[in-house]
Amino acid sequence: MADTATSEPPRDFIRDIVQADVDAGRVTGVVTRFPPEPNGFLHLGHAKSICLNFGVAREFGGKCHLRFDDTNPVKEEQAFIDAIQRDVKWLGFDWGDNLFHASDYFEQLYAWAEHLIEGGFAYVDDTPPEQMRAQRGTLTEPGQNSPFRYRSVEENQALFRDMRAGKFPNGARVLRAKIDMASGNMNLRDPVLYRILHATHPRTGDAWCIYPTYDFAHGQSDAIEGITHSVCTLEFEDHKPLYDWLIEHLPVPARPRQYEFARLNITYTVLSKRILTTLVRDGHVSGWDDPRMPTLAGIRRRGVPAAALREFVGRVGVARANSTVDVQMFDAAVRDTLNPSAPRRMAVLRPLKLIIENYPEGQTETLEAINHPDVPEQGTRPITFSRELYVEQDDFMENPPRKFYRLSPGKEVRLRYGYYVTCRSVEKDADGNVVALRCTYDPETKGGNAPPDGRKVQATLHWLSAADAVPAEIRLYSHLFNRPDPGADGDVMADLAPDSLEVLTGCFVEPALASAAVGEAVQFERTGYFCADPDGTAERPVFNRTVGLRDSYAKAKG
RNA sequence: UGGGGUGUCGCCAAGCGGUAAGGCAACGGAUUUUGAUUCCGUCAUACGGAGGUUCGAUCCCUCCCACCCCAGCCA
Repeated sequence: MADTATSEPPRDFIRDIVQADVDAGRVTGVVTRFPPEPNGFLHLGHAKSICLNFGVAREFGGKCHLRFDDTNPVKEEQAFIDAIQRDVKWLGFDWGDNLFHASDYFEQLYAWAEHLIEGGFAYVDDTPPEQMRAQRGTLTEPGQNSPFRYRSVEENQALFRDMRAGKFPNGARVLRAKIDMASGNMNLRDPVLYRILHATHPRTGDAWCIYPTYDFAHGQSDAIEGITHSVCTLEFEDHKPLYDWLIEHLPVPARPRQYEFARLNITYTVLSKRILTTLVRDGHVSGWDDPRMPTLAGIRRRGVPAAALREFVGRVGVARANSTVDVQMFDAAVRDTLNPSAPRRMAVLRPLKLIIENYPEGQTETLEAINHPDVPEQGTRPITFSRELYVEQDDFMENPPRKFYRLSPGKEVRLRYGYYVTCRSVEKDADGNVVALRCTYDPETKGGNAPPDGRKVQATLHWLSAADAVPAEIRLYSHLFNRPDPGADGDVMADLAPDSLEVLTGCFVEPALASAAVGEAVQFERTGYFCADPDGTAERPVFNRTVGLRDSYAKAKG
């Protein structure tokens, strides 16, 4: 069987684990979760996690919760909560009624903190942050016990309640788990469970001034929701002993298990929320949805369909080895999903006037263009042919090299769906720039068909009737960073590509494109996949280049 | 000189003791009114290294090397 990667169900070690648990009856139903922190927009890395978590749930007939890990109000915003939901839906996943927030559990979490205190497993520490860091030891030296580690249960209870009551300023005290200051695992050196944060939470408002840390919220939230497989990225592996310790020391309703996979890295791309936030904040891009951004919002605006993202994620796979995927793999997935369905149209990005000397002035005729070469059901559309046309500047060379198949003085080419034309002479301006091509056409080649004498032509060009073409702006995007490993030398911003956005203003497109729906993919023949941008209007549409076509000529040329 | 991970083709990634899937890229060639698509074909005697166990090891053992993560009251 020559099954493709897309037709066979994805297989990876996570799915193997889930399958084994199901087969062994260890779980009765599969429940996963996607737990974003609402402090930024979702990006390609999140797409991998979303596809994994929702994908596993779907494949095993289980469910996947969308849970906001909103434990740090100083960084989180409602706007991000909204954007994240929009993006997950767009990617094609549905959490149904299973929308949760760690903040939904604040009261329960608080009660469990008291439970730990009662059992002598947690204590309130007055040590200032800097000193606590010094006491934590180093990677090779054990830490020191805090002098507050031996407080009585009663004192801890009173202090913790006072913390909740808002009697202390930020940073004055924290609640810590009493584990082992000498552990080789730094996360077990009496980790902080609660800190004082006098901040307004997007959901709980000012109800709280103490907030649980990630470690104290995540595993318990998983337990509360009955998550069976808590899948996260590799950097949380060190946290698993703490995750398990808390689960074991608390009367939680379930026993979730954590599994880790390697996060996604892509060449010429940065997938760090911190850096993406900086790009937006400092105006290096137009916003979170700038088409150059690796955010789902940016990618969507650029014209990439959700299906392409899913395809890409599926091709990348899931494993535990750190890796960096070639960005070309992403482009390939986009082309592969767009090619079978995107309607073909013609657009001239950098126009060059072409005048057909033997075509009657004022005459015009309607030709038929095929909408998709492989999908006849997409039908045809009428296009207007006339004496004055526009062709692409790149399609003409006055002194062409050997392998240049396109137009040059004396050369004949086919105008797609039109006629064969031969370049007879060139018009130049005072500076010697070619401003127009004077050609003749062969009436016997209508529709682009070969003439009776069987003459062959080396190239077929796209074109537009000058009088009918609609002016448009076309935006070409390239990698935001100019090296495959941005930041490898220390300063990521120094690797920002200065020319990642190229705005073409003198472009022309087919009249039909003036009403193209925003975001809907079309292929501009011979140049790439594009989609209308919301910035455009019917009079002056704006198009984004989603991805170019593969170009073996450009490659051979170097 | 701590703890936890990972090392299979240029980039991802299968493989779970029986003699190296697949995708991307690359390179040939066919078809082509997109130098696109499609289509054929080529592309790891080899699995970080060295030993060992075994009839047989990428898969088991030992040692070594390289790289990644951890010293936030971030997640």
